[in-house]
Amino acid sequence: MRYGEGHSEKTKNRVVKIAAAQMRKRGPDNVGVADVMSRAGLTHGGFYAHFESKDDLIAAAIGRMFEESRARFREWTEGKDQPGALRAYINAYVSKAHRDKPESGCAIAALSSDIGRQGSKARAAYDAGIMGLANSIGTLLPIEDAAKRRALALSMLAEMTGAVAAARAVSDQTLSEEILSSARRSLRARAGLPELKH
Amino acid sequence: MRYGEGHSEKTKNRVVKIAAAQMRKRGPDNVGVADVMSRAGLTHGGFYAHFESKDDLIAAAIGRMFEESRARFREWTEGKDQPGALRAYINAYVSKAHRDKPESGCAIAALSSDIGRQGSKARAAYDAGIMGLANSIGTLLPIEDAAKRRALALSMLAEMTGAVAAARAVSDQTLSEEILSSARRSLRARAGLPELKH
DNA sequence: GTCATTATATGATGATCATCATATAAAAAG
DNA sequence: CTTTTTATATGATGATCATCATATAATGAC
Repeated sequence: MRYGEGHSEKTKNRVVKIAAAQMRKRGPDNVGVADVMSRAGLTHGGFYAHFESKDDLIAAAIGRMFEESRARFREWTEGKDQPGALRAYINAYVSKAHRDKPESGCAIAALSSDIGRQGSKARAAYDAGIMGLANSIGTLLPIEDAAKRRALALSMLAEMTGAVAAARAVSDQTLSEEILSSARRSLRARAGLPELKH
Repeated sequence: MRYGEGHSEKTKNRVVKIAAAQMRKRGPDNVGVADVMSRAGLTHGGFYAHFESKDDLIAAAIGRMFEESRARFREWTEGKDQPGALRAYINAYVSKAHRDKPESGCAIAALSSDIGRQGSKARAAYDAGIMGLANSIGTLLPIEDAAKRRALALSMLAEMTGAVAAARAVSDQTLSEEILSSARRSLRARAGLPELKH
C-alpha cells in the first residue's frame, strides 16, 4: 500500500461527513459534488475514485446521518431511567436548538420530503434508519404489547419529525415555537409522562 | 384591451396550477420554468410576462396548493357532524390514496423539508396555509378552551403531515402502511373518536 | 535514489437552468 | 384595412452541474 494505511478511507469518511451536513442543510439536490469536495479540502476530480455516483454519496450520507442519530439518542438518554430518558429525548428532539441546527440534526426532519425523490439506495438507507429510530424509542415506552409499542413509537416519530420540519418551514417565529411546544406537550402525554410542576 | 378579456389571467392560472402539481411531485427546485410552460402548451419565453421570477411562481404555486387543501377539507367534511367530519378528514388525509398522489395532495406533506430553503414569499404563503389548516381542524375538535384546541390541532397536523411524508419516503411498502395505520389510529384516539366495530 | 502504485488535480464535455432581449403573431380599435 | 397593443415565441447568455479522461504528485517498496 502507498499513501499510508487507510488514507483513502479517512478521506472518504471526511467527505461523507461533510455531505451529510450540507445535504441536511440544503437538500441533497442542492449540494454539488464539487462543493462537498472543496469543503473537504479537495478538488472535484477525485470524487469518482471514492464514489460510484452522486447517488452513491447521497446514500452514504444518509447512512451517516442515522449513525449520528443513534449517537444523539445515546447522549440524550444514557444514565437515565426509562421515563427520564423518554422525557429528555422528546424535549431535546422537539426543541428550538434542534430546529435551528438541521445540519447536525435528524435526517427525517431534515429530508422528509426529499427522500421520496431519491434513488433506491438512498431510500433503503432511510428505511433502515427509520426502523432503528422507532425501535430505540420503543425501548423507552412503558407498553407490554410489542405491536402496540411499535405502533406508538412510529406515531410519535411521525409527530416529532413533522413538528420539527414544520417549525423550520414557517417564517413566523411565534407560530414556529407554538408548533414545537404543542408537539412536546402532546408527545409527553402520549408517552405516559406526567407534566412536571415548576 | 386586446387578446380577449382575461386571456392573460387564465393562462397564468393554468401555469400556476401546473406548477403546483409538478412542484409537489418533484420539489420546487427540480421543476424548471421551461418545463412548466411547455406543459401549459407555451414556450419558456413568455414566462416573465406573468411572473417576476421563479420565486414568484413558487409562492403563487404554494398559495394555490392551500386553496386546493381548503377545497379538499370541504369535500371530505361537508354534510357530516363534527365527529364524523373529523374521522373522515383523518382517514382521508392519512391514507394510501393521499400518499400515492402528492401532486394533488397537501403542500405540507409534500414540501415539508423544501420550504425552509425557499424565499420569504414562498414561506409567507406557507405560514398562512398552515394556520388556515390548523384552524379548520380546530373547528372540528370537541374542546372548549381555544388555546388547547389550537395546540391539539397543531399537534395533530404535525403527526398527519409527518406520517404521510414518512410513508412516501420509505421504500418498504409494509413499513409505509404501518406508519399510516399507526398514525390514523393514534389521531382518532387523540381527537376523542371511538374505534368503530366492524 | 528509482520505480510502481495510489490519491488527488486539471481541464473538458454536454446537459440543464433562470433570465433576458428581441421578434412575431393575434386581435381589438380606429 | 391599418394601427396599436398585448401575448407568446425564438434564440442567446452565463451559470451550475455530474461525469469522465488524463495528468501530476505523493509515498512506500526495492
